[in-house]
Amino acid sequence: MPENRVIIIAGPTASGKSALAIDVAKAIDGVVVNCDSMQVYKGMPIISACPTVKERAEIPHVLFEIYEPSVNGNVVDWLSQAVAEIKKIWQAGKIPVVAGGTGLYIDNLINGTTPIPETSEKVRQVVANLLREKGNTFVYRQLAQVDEPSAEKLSPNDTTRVRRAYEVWLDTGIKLSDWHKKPMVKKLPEAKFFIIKICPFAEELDARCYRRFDQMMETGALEEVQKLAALNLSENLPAMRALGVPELMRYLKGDCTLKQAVDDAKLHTRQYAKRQRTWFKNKLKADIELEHCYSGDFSQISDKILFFAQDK
RNA sequence: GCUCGGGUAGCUCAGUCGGUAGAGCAGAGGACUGAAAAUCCUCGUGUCGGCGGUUCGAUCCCGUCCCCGAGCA
Repeated sequence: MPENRVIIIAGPTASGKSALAIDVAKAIDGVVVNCDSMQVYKGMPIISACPTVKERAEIPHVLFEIYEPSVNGNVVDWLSQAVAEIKKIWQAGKIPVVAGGTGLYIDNLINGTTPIPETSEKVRQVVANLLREKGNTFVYRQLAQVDEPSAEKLSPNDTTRVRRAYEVWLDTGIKLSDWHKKPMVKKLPEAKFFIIKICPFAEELDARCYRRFDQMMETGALEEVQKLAALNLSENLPAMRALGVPELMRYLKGDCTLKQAVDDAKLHTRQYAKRQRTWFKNKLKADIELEHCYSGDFSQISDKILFFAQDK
């Protein structure tokens, strides 16, 4: 078995990635590697739609539930762990099956990252305070003075990116826009990727999103969110912003009815799926594109996958 | 039955001292290089409840009718 193969399974939420990943892994002696920015957190397997314990017992799964929900995960940390896992899987003579809906993570795995050093906690605090006390427009103007090209590309309202760009300037003394001119560094230059993309139509996917959220509720999503709420974590933490968490927390606090919370969560899931569809449609070229959600029909793609896995 | 509110975009509502109207949400599309299930950008003609009247001109004023809500009987 060639030791440089990576299979990637990408697609919007609820499109059947996890099930497909398991079927692929079974067929080629693979290990499922999580590529979802929420399934990395502990304590929320239901609401984040992690593979079940039973599924994980059947086939090896890695990088699921690896962080405490109090932690701020990020692409770079995920990437370094993913790279380490992939190398281990190769060494064991198996093939990694990277499955998940976080486009940015997949993009960084395939195309590499710009080698910007990690910004210091101090600088991040400074910018956070600035944002809080003086507002986003102020920080945007500061950014425009030191890194015009970045500012030009961004909306002053895009606080996430304005903050990042300003942090990088403060910390490294080099403009983010200049960093981006440097070549990307691939963490797995030897890897050969085989990309399977699920791109279902909105109507089909929406129905699955709604049904899946109902199933989450039936299998204990509310209790899970209640436990998360008891941790009293900042609502700005990624885990606390996972789809369904803020909505159900509002209900638990008595701010809305359960139906309202569920309807909101379903709506937000659907909107998220739309953003994913846009990303995958426009940014990810695939070897196989499935037009419908995956529901167990592995035979139609098994030949290509087996060929990729065994090809020298 | 009477009185008072209200009937404006798919929803919640602004507004027009009379010159045919605009926000939020929803919806559609898009962006995305260290929070990405995040964050952001673009897109708004609808018999302004029906019918009459006044007026050069009414969604706005007047009359009437129909609906919804509150109160009084």
